[in-house]
Amino acid sequence: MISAAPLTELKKECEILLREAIKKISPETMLETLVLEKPPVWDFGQIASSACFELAKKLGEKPLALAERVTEAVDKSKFSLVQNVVAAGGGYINFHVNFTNFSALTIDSVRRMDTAYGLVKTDKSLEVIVEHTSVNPLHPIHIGQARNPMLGDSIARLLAGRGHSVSRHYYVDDVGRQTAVIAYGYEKLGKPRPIEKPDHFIGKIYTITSCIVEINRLKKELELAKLVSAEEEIAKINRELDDWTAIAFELKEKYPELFEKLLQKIGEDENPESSINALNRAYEAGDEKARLLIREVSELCLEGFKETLSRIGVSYDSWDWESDLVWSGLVIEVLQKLKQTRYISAVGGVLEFEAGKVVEDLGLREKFGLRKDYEVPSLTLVRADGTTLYTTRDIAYTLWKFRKANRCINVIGMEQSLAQTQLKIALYALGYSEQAENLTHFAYNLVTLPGYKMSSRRGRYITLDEVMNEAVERAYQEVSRRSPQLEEEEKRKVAEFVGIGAVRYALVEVDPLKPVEFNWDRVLNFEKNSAPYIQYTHARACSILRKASRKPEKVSYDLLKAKLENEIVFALAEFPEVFVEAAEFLKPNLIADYANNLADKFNTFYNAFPVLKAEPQELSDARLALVDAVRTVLRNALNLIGVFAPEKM
RNA sequence: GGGCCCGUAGUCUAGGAUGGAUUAGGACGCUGGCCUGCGGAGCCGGAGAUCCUGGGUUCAAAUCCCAGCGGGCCCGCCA
Repeated sequence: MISAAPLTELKKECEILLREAIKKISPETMLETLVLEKPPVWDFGQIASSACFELAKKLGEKPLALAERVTEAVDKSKFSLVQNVVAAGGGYINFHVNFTNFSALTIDSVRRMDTAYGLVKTDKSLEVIVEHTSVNPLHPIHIGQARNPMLGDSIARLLAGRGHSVSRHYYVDDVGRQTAVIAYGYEKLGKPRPIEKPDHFIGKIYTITSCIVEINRLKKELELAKLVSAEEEIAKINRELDDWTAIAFELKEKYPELFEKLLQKIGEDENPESSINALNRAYEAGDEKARLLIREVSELCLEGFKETLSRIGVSYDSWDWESDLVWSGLVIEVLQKLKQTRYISAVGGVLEFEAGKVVEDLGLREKFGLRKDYEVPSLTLVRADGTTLYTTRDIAYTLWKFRKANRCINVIGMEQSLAQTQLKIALYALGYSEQAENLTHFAYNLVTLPGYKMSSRRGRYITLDEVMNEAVERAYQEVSRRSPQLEEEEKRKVAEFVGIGAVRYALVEVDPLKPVEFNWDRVLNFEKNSAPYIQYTHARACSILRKASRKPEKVSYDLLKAKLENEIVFALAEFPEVFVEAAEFLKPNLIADYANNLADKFNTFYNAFPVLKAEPQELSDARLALVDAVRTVLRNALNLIGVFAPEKM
């Protein structure tokens, strides 16, 4: 017999036993839901029910006395996966597992189902779009943004494993002032071919250009302010100017040639600010020259992203260009529809969406968990010059996505919570309440650097590439030290998946809502509670199986008597339930945590018991089967968080 | 001013939706052991915690509610 979820099988048996026993004692009592949990201590049993606490209230009896009567009423002839039932504590009913049967069920299930084990299928398969990463094509992906692809990709893997039809989308944000800035600088340089990784090259041009333009703009503003404004205003501009001047010095030091050239070329422009704005307008209008230029720059940067992302094992099914939404008329269409609602106000060409009013009219306060007096701020949809804003286009994009999917998950930092809420409110205002309900903003907290804030505009960031390179380099040193016998090429290969695995694990392991302060120790961890530790454990298990050079044929599961062996079996049986929870609640960190725990248990086992040399062979074979099952589950778990499970390292 | 998120040993972190048998689980660091077994990226042990504070709900609160404190983020014709 095999089962896709052995633990669920066990719980079912416990539930039937319990319900029948309760019925015997008190035929009238109906318990709708029966929660079965895991006792805090292994020796109490493996499954527990607190039903008697509730029941005791109804029957006016002491919980423990009731629990004792219930356990006596249990029909022991129906035991299959259960060994024993006892009343304990203040009134708990504890089930002890029959491990001869449960080990057989669990280990056989894992080994027979292999790559499918744990990935319990949903009965409501949906078309799901997971949009993640979507870093603007202006500069390399930095470590502050790197949490996004790790989480997004893991979520996509979880949902696909759950049986949903998942599509991974990257939203290319090529519309807006920032893209115009980089394109402007790129053109001023004469559209140079990058002599390095293209996104790094683009990043430099972007930072320098935006710095020069900013200083230029502030200087003009200062002139003006001196004529008309108060001293306070002038001081403020001066402070900003000082700030940018400092950055200019930094950049000039770091990239003297590029800086000089841009300074000179931009200096020839009477009014860079207005050139940039003109470029932005032209692009939105679909002007041929603007299109060619901005697409070229963006593609160049994306080329770099793709290299980075494929190195960490992240790929996409669709690259959605924001500009396409504008040019196809979809954005205008949505704007028209919004204008027909009662929630738009127009002041001198500027269009505002009155989200607060929608909340009141449609009674959405509770749905969004808003406090009683809090008024959701209005959202500007269209600038005075007629160009649209980011969230406006995102509304159109969301509706576009819902043509292809019935659930959309946006992996976006929590600093955009308000915008995402406004977007959702807009969907309600347009009558797309179903879509609004099926739209999830998967928010995660920021990664900060100790001491200062990362700023891509200011060019202050640590890139994901740097982090990966450093991790792989460190991994290489570790490999050389620990496995000197390996060939050079082999060492490089191992260093790559160990280093990358470490980075992925480190970023997916922590609860996404918690803020993370970046430090190298976090991602360069090769010891316990890290991907390398789990990878090592997997390789160790593989090594035993390799050395055995036989399949476990004469298996006697009743010989797996040690508590540790039972604990491992139980942990294997839990995997499907952990997976379901992780997939339903979008918590990839549960998988990371689970894999680490299983690895811990396995290493303890490894140290305590021989496998190959165990006697008799029935025991050896049973342990071999256990090792094989652990190997399988570790691999399946690692796959879900995008970490490679090596057979050797 | 208003809103959102976070606050657990020196450091990092689990648990929190569904309050219970908890004595708050783990890692790093510190510290004492284990190289004759199948990979030491390992194993076993020790010390180390006002679960931010104060109220409330409850027979029972790290968990739920309220107020406050600390850190971060947002409230833009930026994205």
